[in-house]
Amino acid sequence: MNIAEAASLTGLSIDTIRYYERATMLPSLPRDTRGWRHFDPPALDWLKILERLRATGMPMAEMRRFAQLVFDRNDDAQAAMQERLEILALHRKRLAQKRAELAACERFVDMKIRMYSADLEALNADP
Amino acid sequence: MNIAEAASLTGLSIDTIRYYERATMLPSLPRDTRGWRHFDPPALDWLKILERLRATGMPMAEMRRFAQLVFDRNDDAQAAMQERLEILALHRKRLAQKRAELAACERFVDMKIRMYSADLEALNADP
DNA sequence: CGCTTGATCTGGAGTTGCTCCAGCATGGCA
DNA sequence: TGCCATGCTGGAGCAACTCCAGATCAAGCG
Repeated sequence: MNIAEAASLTGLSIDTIRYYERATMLPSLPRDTRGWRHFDPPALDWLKILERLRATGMPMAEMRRFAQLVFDRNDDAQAAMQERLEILALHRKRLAQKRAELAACERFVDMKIRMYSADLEALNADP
Repeated sequence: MNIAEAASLTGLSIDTIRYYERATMLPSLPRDTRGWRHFDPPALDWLKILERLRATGMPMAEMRRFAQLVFDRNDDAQAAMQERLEILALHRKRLAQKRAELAACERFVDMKIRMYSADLEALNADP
């Protein structure tokens, strides 16, 4: 699978995928004779995971560290697993916080929309 | 009220507030004899609104336009109100989308945490 | 009264996380 | 054989901050 297909299947842009590779956030991608990257299903799955994490605000440094823990040979497997868990637990906290922010903002926007709609109707009635 | 207090009460940083003023996203802020900005309660409320909108992903260009519609004298009041409503409606759509993304990511992270926890226990049991 | 301290000011450089672009290589098709 | 689509790289550009140097100024201290 080429990069265009990988991009369209993951929701990441071609440039973002290349950028993530440079930033060592991807497993090593084999190249064909032309130098084109080849994406296999596991690589695609990893891209989907990254897309999800970045869309919900995980900083790149954390994603990079997470990738390291997943793909590099870590001499202390237990510590590596522990750290992966910590990163995800931290992100879960972020998600809960974001959800609260989102809910508050949704209420606020809905209220404003009702207010503005009323104002607009008043303007219409008495221009 | 000075800028430090405004920052701590709104959750924005001092630099961000100054940046927003330069970017014409704030009502005109009066200065004292030293040139220090003075924040009154309405200005503070506006900052809180901006904080909410940016925290939930409204782009700056949109926030700027929204500020224009709120603070500038618009010769067609009805059209201005209409556009404010459009901006908020667009943002509400974004919020719904973000909420869905967030929920999906939360499920994913929870699943991964359960998986990793099991893996870690296995490592502990049989090191 | 002079001096230091602390908060703010401005203009500009640096950072993150992309996004776009120029210039080049390659393989498939007419 | 020439053309076109697709990919590659290195580097510039952009959004939205964030940080910094150097200056100003009121206030408090001795």
